[in-house]
Amino acid sequence: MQMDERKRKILRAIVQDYIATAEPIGSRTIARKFDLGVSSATIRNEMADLEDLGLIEQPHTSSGRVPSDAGYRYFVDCLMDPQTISDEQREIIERESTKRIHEIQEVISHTSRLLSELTNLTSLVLGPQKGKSTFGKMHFLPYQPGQVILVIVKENGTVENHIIDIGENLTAEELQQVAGVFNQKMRGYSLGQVKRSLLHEIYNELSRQRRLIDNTLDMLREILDDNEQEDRIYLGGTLNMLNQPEFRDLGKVKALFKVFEENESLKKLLQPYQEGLNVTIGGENTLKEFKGCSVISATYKVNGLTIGAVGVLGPTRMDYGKAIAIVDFMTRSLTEILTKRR
Amino acid sequence: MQMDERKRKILRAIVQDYIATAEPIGSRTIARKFDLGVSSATIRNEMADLEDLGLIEQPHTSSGRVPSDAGYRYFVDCLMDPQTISDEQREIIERESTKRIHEIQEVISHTSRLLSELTNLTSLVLGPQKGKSTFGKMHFLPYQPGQVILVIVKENGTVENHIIDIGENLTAEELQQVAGVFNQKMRGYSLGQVKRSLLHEIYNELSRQRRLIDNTLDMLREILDDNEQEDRIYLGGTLNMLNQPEFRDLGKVKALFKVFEENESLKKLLQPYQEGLNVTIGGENTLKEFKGCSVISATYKVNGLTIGAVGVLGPTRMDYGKAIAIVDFMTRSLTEILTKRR
DNA sequence: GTTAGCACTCATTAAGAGAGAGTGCTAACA
DNA sequence: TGTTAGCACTCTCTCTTAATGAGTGCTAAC
Repeated sequence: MQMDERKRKILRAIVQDYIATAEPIGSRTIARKFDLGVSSATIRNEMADLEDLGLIEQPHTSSGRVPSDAGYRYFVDCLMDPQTISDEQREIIERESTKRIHEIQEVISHTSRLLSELTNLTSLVLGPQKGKSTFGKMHFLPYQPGQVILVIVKENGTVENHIIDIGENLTAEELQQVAGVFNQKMRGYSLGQVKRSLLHEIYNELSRQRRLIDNTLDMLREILDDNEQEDRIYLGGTLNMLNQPEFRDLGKVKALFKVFEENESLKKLLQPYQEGLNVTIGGENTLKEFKGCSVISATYKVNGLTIGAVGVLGPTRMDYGKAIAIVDFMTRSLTEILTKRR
Repeated sequence: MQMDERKRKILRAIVQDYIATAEPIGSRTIARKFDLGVSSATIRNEMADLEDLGLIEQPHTSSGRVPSDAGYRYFVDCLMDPQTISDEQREIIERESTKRIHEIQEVISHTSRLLSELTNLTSLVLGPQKGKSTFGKMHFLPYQPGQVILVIVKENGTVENHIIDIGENLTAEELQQVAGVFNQKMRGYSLGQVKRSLLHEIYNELSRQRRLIDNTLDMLREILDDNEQEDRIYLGGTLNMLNQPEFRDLGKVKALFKVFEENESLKKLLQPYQEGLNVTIGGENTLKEFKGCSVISATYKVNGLTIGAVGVLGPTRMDYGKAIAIVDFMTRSLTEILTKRR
């Protein structure tokens, strides 16, 4: 059996109506709402075919039909009119992005909030991957007696600071000298590489200021460990999920919010992480908690290099056209901001 | 009518049972479960008295009784056995607090997590109040051409960094000189005071490096504005609320989580913010969303100075004894960590 | 003052009836 | 041969009704 033009029209009608109402839709209602020029009986026959093709399904005998995952997939791939974001939305994004924000973490959390507000979905933003970033520079600053602030600047623009014990009191010159050695050896290396080979070398060169070096190295190791594991995902608009009728069940809400607290699981959602825009529908998700959800994600770049991803999460019954348009625009905008910024 | 020993015993029984089961309890059940040496009819009479005293109430005619806010209050003030935390819990807290953590933000978020895990309630932690903290020192560090990193160290130990544009490229010496002026003028002033008087003075003294000064001052003003408004509250274990039978209703969950996103409202919960430990029960809360909740809060100190507060939030039907013991121990432990740390 | 007994109340649960939306199938029609 | 009208049937949802059970307040006896 093949898809013909009429089947496509009917499938589109079903998907659109279900996205709008969240109610299974029957042949009679389609005939009434959409002007397809055929009777409900004809539509009924076509719907039986669509069900055989696996594109729609019945929650139970004698109810209307709802799109299956495959149905949504067909809709997204073949039926959807490409949508652009509204002028109003574009304006909001542009107004927000001209704000003078320098810190990348702020840009990220900003993006996350904006995305969830515009889509009424839950937003996911994966910041610049620390593991992938290269070491830029470090500085020591005096803090308390016996302690210094270690500031680490990475080449992707992030700045971190940590306080470390040094035991003795070193002069500003001595600190600068130590930092100089680190900087000379490490600049431009990815933090992964730093970890593996250089720390030992540096250790040898600076054997005099034992305590400072020890603790700096400890801290670096810690940061590096962090970096490999923890690329925090920024979530926004998690409450929007509660407005979706598919989460009227408290058990589901609980399971969902539980997963929201697990960074690792969230990362998997943004995972299929190829260049450009991805749509993952329902069961295509690897996590069972998200079988009923879809994710629209896209990567963003700095200086031509892909460094992170943003996405929105919602029920499979989401407005794909609108969500895709917004995510797409958002990544472009983000790429632009971050590129200009450096 | 007066409270006598038997009434007290019965009230205690009602509170304890209701805390454990979340079900209204009737006279017969009390007679069966608790060995008070009198029949259910007698208990029934006493319960009528307790209701007249406003200490217990009936959800509806012919159901068991539940404690009223006043009942919990009486229980907390007069009936509760002072409880200490279990050895196991003490050990967990002590083990966690010996971890070498230097940054205060980390200590705070750590505390928050620990607190919610130990109590199975939602934890609230208010970090050192920025507005109250005094300026310690600032540093400029080179970043990109035309930009520097501004590192601000406050005397309460927090470290912040911000990137600012300077337009021209200044040498390390020049930067240091500018920072020197700021440091000399501002050290020891509360950030509130800095805002009001000193910025102008500094501006005059440093009129040469216009761009750098302008942007630093802008940034400082921004930080100061932030400081007055935003003392972020750390929340932990918000999901624990979902396990409480009083939040089986999705509407309530929505309202609750909405408030969780509003920092200002949360602050009000920790507000009655006198020295030491406070118990706020049900309607004593000012926010209507929390009429059914109680808050146990306590302040913590650094060097004898009260700088923040921690608390737990749960349904009025919570285990007050346990919660109070844990919050109390936690603030002591926190005070100790933070004092040692400096 | 305490207790047993009893009529009464109210929430909760289960079962049954009816309505409504929708289906699949058959037969008639263009 | 594709389209349509008609009809019996299915399943959910809602409303009603009845039964159950935990609990109360009151009265009278101990």
